[in-house]
Amino acid sequence: MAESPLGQSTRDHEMAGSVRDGRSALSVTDRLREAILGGEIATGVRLNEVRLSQMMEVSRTPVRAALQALAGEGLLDYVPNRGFLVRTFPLSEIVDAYEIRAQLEGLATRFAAERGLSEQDRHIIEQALADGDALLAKGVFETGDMSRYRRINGDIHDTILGAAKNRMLGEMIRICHHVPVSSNRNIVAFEYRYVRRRHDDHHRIYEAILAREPHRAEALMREHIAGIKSSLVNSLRHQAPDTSEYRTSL
Amino acid sequence: MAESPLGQSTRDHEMAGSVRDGRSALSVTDRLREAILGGEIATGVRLNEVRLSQMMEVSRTPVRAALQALAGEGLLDYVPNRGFLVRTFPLSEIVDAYEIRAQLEGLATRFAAERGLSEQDRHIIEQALADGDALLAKGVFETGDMSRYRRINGDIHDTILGAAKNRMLGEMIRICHHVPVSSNRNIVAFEYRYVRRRHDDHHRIYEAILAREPHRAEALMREHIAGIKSSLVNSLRHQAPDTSEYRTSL
DNA sequence: TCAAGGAAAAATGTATACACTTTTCAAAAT
DNA sequence: ATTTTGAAAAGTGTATACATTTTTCCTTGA
Repeated sequence: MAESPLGQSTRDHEMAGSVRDGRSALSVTDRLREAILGGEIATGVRLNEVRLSQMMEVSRTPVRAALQALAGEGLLDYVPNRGFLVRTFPLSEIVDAYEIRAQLEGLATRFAAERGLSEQDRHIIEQALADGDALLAKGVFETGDMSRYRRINGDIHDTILGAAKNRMLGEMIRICHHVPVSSNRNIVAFEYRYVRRRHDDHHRIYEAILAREPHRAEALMREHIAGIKSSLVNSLRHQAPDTSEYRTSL
Repeated sequence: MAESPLGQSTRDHEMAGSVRDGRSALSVTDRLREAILGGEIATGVRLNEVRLSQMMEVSRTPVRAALQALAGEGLLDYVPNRGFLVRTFPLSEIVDAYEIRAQLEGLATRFAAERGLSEQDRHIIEQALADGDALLAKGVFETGDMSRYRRINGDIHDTILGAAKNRMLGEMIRICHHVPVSSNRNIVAFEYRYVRRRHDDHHRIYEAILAREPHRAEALMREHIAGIKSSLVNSLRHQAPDTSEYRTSL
């Protein structure tokens, strides 16, 4: 599924004006976003436009455009005459982000149940559910299964979101996913028994949507995400009682 | 897609080109935002960078920065190599925006009830409630009362939102308010009996927050906004059954 | 008459120069 | 030794030139 960050349709392009080494096929904005979300650039860091433009091998102009765009997506902060910083999220905001997601994705699910699923939507979700069933049938989680399930999970959520047919809602949910730990990139509690429960949630949600029960579908999705939040809070309680802010390594 | 010239007529004196005393100089971004939100620039219109820079009497560089930023706020769409358009909101999205607001402001109210109000917060809200009571005591709405109440309403909502202590939530709610009709700028149904009911909602919400009843406070706020949505839908049904998109007139 | 083609005009994308602000850091003053 | 200070360095803000793409519109051909 294509990325459509905040207010803009397909952000930029970059169609190699010259022979570029293969790595830079992505736009400056996309590369920067990846670097931030991937943790290559630590939170709180002040971004130097000159250095960035040298790294990316473009002038400052497209770099500034990218910074503006990413600030709009909520990934960066801007301070006049001092430039852009990678936004830091206090732990409280990370936890709250799950509440926001719960409300928003709950609403999206309600809309999907009201508006109905297309043939193709149903196909994608059923395939994902079946894949998940197969993955879980083994009874354990092996290497690579985690990323496999992440994709299954993404397909289901994205399809429901698409069926909600509301662009603004989609953009807001995407913003939630860009909050460091809130993103399913960094889901910690991917143990078998948790995944099993989540996957069962997906089945129930799908059934509620198919049955055209908006209220029930909404409640199930909210509960689904509340469960994820709960796992996170638990794992935070046991693992890292130290820092009050998310830190990226490197 | 007609390509109408933007600010065609009345843009006579916006800070005549001479010496700008540092204070009155709103940023290019702010001026553009005002123009869009105020309906001076119609939705769907493609923005011409050169023309804008001439209007604002700056070069294209700060204009582009402003466009990037506003796209980030969701007010503009961006199409590579074609520039920025004022985003259009289908009627369905306008109505949905109220649902989103209901969820989000409901959540903010819950947070406020959980986290509590500061002395100053309470003062502001109590003042606003008293002002509203006084305004309504007259039994009718006169000229100017509408904008007066709009301010009262804004104070209450803003204070609750502030007490929620969550930046992302605030940003998302702000985006909702930037959806054309969804904004309280353009609230249609400002008749006396509706305002009376809304104001009573405010009292109840405040009491629930003070009583530290998060769930009830949340429900009340959701219902409050659902009521506003309902008024809007009603007034739309009676007034303008024609267009599928909001048009700025004012 | 209308569609297709293509060159000119206009608009956006990028690079770069320079102005202005912030930051750094070493010398001077206490 | 510590603080102050101020000039150099570094960084951001803006203007502008040029490159590339899109749009316009007039010509040409069926």
